[in-house]
Amino acid sequence: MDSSEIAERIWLAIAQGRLAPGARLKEEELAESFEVGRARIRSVLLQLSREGLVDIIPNKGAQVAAPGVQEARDVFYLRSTVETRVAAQLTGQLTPQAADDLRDIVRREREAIADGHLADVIRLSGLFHLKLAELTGSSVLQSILRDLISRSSLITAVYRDTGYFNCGPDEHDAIVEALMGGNEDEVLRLVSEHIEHLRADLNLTSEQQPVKNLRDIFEL
Amino acid sequence: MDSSEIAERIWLAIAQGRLAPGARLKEEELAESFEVGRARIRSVLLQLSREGLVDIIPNKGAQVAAPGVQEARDVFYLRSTVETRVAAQLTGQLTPQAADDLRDIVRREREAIADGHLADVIRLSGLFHLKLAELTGSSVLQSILRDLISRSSLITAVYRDTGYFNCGPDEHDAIVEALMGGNEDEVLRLVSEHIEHLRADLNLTSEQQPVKNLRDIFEL
DNA sequence: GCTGACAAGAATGTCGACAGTCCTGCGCTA
DNA sequence: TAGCGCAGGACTGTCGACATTCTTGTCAGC
Repeated sequence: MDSSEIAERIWLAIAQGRLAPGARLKEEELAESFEVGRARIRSVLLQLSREGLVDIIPNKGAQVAAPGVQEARDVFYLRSTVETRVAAQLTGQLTPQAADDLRDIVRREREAIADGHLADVIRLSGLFHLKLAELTGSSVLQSILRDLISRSSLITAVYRDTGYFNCGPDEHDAIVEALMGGNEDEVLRLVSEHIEHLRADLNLTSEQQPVKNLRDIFEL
Repeated sequence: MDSSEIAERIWLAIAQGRLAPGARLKEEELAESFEVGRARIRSVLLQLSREGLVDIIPNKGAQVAAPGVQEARDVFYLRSTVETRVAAQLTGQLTPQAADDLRDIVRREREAIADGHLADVIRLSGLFHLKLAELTGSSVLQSILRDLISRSSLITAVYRDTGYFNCGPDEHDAIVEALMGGNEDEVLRLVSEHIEHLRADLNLTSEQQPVKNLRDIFEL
């Protein structure tokens, strides 16, 4: 099995709540589950820790990260500043091809919502934002935003209040059209409001601290 | 040799310009130089890539990152937003112990400047900012800022225009005192100006694209 | 009953070797 | 001579095994 697929499945397990924050991720157990060596698991865990999804404690192992409410607020604050920076650089700079790519992501988002594929919704929403960062060509913005969006996915999975994600695709579409339109003030306003809506959909009033253990979670 | 020491020495080599951007970092060569197995080098390189100091290209290896001028600007823009967030959270919240720790770092900065230890100056300056993030207790802010500061170190090493770092310690001291004073507006102003000064000391007018190769760089 | 040291177990950290992949350069062909 | 294909080499990716470290449970001593 490919490394990226392993990372994907672990991410999925976290996003769907099958792996709760605090759950221990033992290398050997994961290696058995996916029928690969520990080395590959190791690199996957390092990658996930880079994205803030798992915490690695030296000589103690990895566990699913448990973001607190203050961290959740920080993440969305930072996303707002980073993504306005991204949007500012892209305003009026989008090629028709790039715009179509973005619209395609939004279309798939709508499908995922219609089909009730929650994990896909979270992932595609993240992909949209990540694609914007990619289009700037700035590896810094890409790297930082990938980190922030991964954390957002985990936070969304943990603190999600309701099941609706209706504002996502519409606002994404609006952002694409505004970028094409070239009015920077409007773009920045839409982006800020969109991030704010994402944050507002979460229940950040009380800490979530569940702990599950790991076994038979990966149906293989 | 300890993993962190290896990372430290590679960082030092980059910061001092002995390893120029674009230089290839072959695992086996590094493993021989430091007299350790490749596995340890591998994890060190992953860590450095997490901090944006090296780029890892699958099946091709690692090389020292080569930040462009636009990326340099992005880094300082992001630092400004992240660090004002940090400062806002800390205003009036610093314990006397924490303040003393910060002042101690500034003192060591002044020593390093007096002794002409350029790498120490860069590192201690970064440490000051990182310590502030640590004091917030937010792992997100810490993680993002560590990334940004590592990149800043590399950028400073590459784009440094003059040799003077005089504004650093004085402004750091001023920030500590303002944090203790509790006037948030003043704190935010000082932090913004400080980051702006850091950026202004760089020559971000033309790209730097030197390439050196790696051998006999680590005197062992 | 409580504290401390010690030993057993478990999990991570590290190593050496092999497998897989990409690039390079040579040689063949038109 | 220019272009294509192939083989060789170099390097990364992966694996299994061993070393190290941390935790946990037990037991003697007070």
